[in-house]
Amino acid sequence: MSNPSNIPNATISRLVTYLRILEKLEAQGINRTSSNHLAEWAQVSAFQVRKDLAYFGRFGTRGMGYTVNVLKRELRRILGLNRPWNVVILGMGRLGQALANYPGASDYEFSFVGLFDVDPDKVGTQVRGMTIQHLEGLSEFARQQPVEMGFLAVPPERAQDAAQALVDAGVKGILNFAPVVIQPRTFERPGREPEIADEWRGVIVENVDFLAGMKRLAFFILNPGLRDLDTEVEV
Amino acid sequence: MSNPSNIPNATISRLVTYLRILEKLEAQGINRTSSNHLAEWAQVSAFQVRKDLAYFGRFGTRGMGYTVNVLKRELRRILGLNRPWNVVILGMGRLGQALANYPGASDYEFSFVGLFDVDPDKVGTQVRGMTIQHLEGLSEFARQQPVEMGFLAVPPERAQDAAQALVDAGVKGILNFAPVVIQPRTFERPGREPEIADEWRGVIVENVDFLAGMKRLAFFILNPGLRDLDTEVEV
DNA sequence: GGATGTGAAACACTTCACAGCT
DNA sequence: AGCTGTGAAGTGTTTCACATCC
Repeated sequence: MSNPSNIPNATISRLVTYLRILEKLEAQGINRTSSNHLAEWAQVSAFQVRKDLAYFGRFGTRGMGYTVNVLKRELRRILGLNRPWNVVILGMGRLGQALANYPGASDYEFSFVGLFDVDPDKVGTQVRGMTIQHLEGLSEFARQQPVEMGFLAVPPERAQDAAQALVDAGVKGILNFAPVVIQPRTFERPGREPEIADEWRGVIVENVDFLAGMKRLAFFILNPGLRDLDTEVEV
Repeated sequence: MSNPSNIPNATISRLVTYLRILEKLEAQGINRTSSNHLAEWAQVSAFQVRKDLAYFGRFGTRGMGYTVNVLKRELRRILGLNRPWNVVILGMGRLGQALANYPGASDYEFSFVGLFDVDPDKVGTQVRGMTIQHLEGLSEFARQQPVEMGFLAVPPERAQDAAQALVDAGVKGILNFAPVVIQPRTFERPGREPEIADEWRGVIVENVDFLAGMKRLAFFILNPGLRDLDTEVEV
């Protein structure tokens, strides 16, 4: 099963969690672990841990468990964290600045290579040693170096256009912080189904929406029993 | 089916999205809509929209669709957004400050009633007209007024203790921004299964983890076809 | 006619039980 | 004996088709 074909979405979220745990264990000098151990820290079942890993290969030793070091390396490889990723941030308000400065964000070969905004008061100023550029310069910027990911930290009413700018610049992954559903551009040929525009093919959008998170919390507080104590949800 | 009993988790996330769309439609002066219409904006199927709503009642008129105004009001009620929610923020670094100032965060009857940190340089300073208090004061603070939700914007190594402080103060919903799995306190009676401590019963934790979001993006960019173009995921 | 509401089918994900190594 | 890896069973979610009502 080393060649993934039909992997639950939630498995990927959990792999990220397992990796975080392995890094913590390694930092503590612990070098062996088990599905039970990981399950406890990740708050999932041990079955789940083993199944999740089984989608990608065999990383343990029966009767023994897993070597922290080995499993960590494998998970980094699987998640693609062993190669560099160039990231730009669109929208340098308070949130954009917090993201640019977030400790740990530049680990894992992620690097923020460009910061963009449209506000003339912000363009030209420095954040974390980088100069904020005008959004208009994005496409030229992207021609000079590959940009694989973009963060959308712009106001909601600008999010759709900013997303289009990212995709036009060749960005394949968007982390959207705006409380808006990003729409891929479509076009209709007469008599046919609407088609997704070429530049959007293969583009992934992940939403990070804490307003939505608050609202879900409100619901679950009012309706206890509809959810297990604590769940991993991608907001 | 007006009394919820077994509602998919993802349905709640989508209701939040539908509500956002309805508010936008209302702001545009549009007063009627349909499951098709909502589905398009939310990037889900029309079946899904109708099924999601059906868990809670009947809000439309056959042949006619939905009245924006009515459906909006119903969704607000269902999600519990028609009543006040007192929220505290723990950790007033860049992220905490961005959250406290986020436009739209104080809509919907959510109000930030207290800001807490442990850093002596921060305690006593003002953010958005409020004085940052020391975390030690939280339990006393919570005795003086109800606190239903707490945001965890502290460094990862402090997140577990800060979560415990929130729960000890009676908070029932935690929005966790730290890249850590929060563990409910458990205790073991000899010979029995570990039990969850009383103060954690009914507590909901939602995670908002943009680092995890980045890592998932990396995976999905490297493995296209494992996910449909753009998905709603709780980070 | 047209769009909702909903049981039933299809699909996806998780849990389980146990075979298989060490 | 102990813990992983995995087919199979069980559960949950989405899709579908269509009866229903305005």
